[in-house]
Amino acid sequence: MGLGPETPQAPALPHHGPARSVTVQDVAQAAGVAASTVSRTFTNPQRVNERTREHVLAAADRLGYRPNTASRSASSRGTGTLALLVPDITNPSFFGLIRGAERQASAAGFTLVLANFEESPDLEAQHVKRLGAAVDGFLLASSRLPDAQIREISAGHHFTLVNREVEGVPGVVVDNEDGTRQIVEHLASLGHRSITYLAGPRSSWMAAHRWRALEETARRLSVSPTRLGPYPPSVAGGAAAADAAIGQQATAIVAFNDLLAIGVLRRLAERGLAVPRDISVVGYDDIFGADFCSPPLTTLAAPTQDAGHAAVSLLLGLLDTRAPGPRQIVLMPHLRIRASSGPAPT
Amino acid sequence: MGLGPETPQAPALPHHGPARSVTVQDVAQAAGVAASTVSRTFTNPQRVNERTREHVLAAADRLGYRPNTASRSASSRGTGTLALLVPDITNPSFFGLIRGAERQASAAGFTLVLANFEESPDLEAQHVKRLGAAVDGFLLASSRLPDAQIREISAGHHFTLVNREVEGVPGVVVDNEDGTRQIVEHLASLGHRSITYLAGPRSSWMAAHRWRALEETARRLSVSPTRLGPYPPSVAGGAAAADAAIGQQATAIVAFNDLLAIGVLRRLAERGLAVPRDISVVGYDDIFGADFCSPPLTTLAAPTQDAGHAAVSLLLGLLDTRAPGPRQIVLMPHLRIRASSGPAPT
DNA sequence: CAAGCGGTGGCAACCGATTGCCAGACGGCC
DNA sequence: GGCCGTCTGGCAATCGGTTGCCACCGCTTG
Repeated sequence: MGLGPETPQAPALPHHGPARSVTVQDVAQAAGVAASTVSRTFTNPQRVNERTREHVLAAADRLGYRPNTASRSASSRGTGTLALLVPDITNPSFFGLIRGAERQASAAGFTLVLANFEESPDLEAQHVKRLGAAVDGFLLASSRLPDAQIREISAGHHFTLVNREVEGVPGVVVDNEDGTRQIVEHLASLGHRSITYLAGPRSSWMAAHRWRALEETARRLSVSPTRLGPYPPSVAGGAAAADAAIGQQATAIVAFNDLLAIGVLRRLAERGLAVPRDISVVGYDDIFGADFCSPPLTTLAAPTQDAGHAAVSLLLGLLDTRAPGPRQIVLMPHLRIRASSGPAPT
Repeated sequence: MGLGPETPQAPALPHHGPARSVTVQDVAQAAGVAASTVSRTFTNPQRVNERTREHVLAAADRLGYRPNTASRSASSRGTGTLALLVPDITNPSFFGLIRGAERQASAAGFTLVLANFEESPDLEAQHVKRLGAAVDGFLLASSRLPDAQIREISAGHHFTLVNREVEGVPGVVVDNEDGTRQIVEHLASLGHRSITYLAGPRSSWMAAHRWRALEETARRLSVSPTRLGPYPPSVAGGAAAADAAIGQQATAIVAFNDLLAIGVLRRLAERGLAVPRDISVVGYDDIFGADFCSPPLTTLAAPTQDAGHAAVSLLLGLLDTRAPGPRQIVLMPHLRIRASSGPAPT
């Protein structure tokens, strides 16, 4: 990363040093007041005299005091914060989910924070561990964790899954089987006799599901399915995927998601193939950009905003009482037909 | 929001509700042992007899006990967490920043969380307040807060600004003056004698800066600048903006950002205007999608990933010592010329 | 039979804050 | 001067768990 010389080095700082951290007590002593006064200075400033407050703040600053959240939420109840973990925050397919979750969280008086685990199960687990103390509950979207580990986490934290089903854990999913059926029927009715599927990450539960559903529906409609991949679910991953599909003389491509599909479109254009005349392309998610790439992409749209909404509701329900309401919610997708899919070449 | 009937209602829950959760005490009582035994059952299983342990686990299970992570880590110091606040998480122009910040945070052993304030100063302030307790420091990107409030916050928290300059507060900015100069020179050299600027949000510091720089450079090069707006910095906002620009018989449009520019491109196409033959369009940020919209967008690209990297480094420096290293970092942008800008119509 | 010993589980003191309640100070008013 | 109300800050309880220390138990050993 070509950084200019003016960029400071990351200080190699062990933030769990043995040095005992500064507590309200320390500040109180330094300022010559009681611990409760220090506490109030931060949480309820108008409750303490301005002169005292300034004095306390000065002492706190001098000592480098910072309140310890964990203990804070020990005495008050909860932090009023929920965390939404996503594999890739820059993947527009999560935007709807994020927005829906945010709205609902905010409506209930909670703050939603997001964390990114870059498709890495390890990072995902680490985030849960790190944030566990700071938030009241988790939303895990497209988790890359194995079932066993999810159950394990479920013992220690409140959380809800999105795009993933695990027995006994509340979650919201989109009906991929049905959506895939819509895609395959669409292509079949356009005369395509074979479909090339470009697979997503191996650890993705959804990726596996989509392929299984596609294979099944295709066979039922006498269309022959082929699977290529896995490919990284990104625009960049599309180039190699497109080349592989061309090598197979594919007439219809179904990409694991829209990012990959857009990457494929670009590569096909580079290689001089016309879409949809020579080849049809369909994606999943209906992301930002799917309607203004060229040609606009046929893709499976899911009510992701509703999913976010529902997932937060579920989570809040968990937090509130132990009444086990409806635990698994299934939402229905629908195919948005645009210009990237057309009749099979003759 | 058309939610299916299977979606649970948001529990109207005051998250300080009376719903006391199950504690070790409860479990202990149910199992007929002491609280400490319950605690040990979970944290140090081999320390308790197997029969007792099973007994306790059964009781815990029956009551639905889940250990409270917050109090558990009451003794841990610092949260090892940084928060990055952005006005709109779905705006791809922040992706580079997010990625850069994440990398650097992770390299230093910190977890980065993101929060969205939807262009709202109130929400931004509220987030700072709510999260203030849960994180070790803040990165404020494109803050919508007035200078005074930023200074105020700076007294209570460690933080770094991005895309914003406030005296005495560390920050990372892109040189908008220089970037704008590049845009204007580009258009001027293509023969454009007037430039229509589509303004961004009024509360945006950057929006104001960009306009000022554009106005200044334009006059210097004898190009006449016009300003329209403000418009919401989104694709949807582009339609009205485009219509207004057409009304002005503009030949060159500079949009506050790429989202707006893409919206403008779409509207121009709808209205039958050819880009760049009839009209040129330039944006800012070089976001995801700017290279595959049609036509591909000429836009000002900034080293946003470096910005994220630098901002986190700055923040970590703040956390570590009070040694005031370099506090303000300026990064240089460069114009990425694509197909949306061309010679002025004759 | 007494001393020794490992294995269990309880008591109570924390962890680092928050908060209800109360007492002293201060000023205004009759 | 006495009474009263408002501010302000301290005491101590509390949040939910963890953990050091000790008592007790049943058994082996000398």
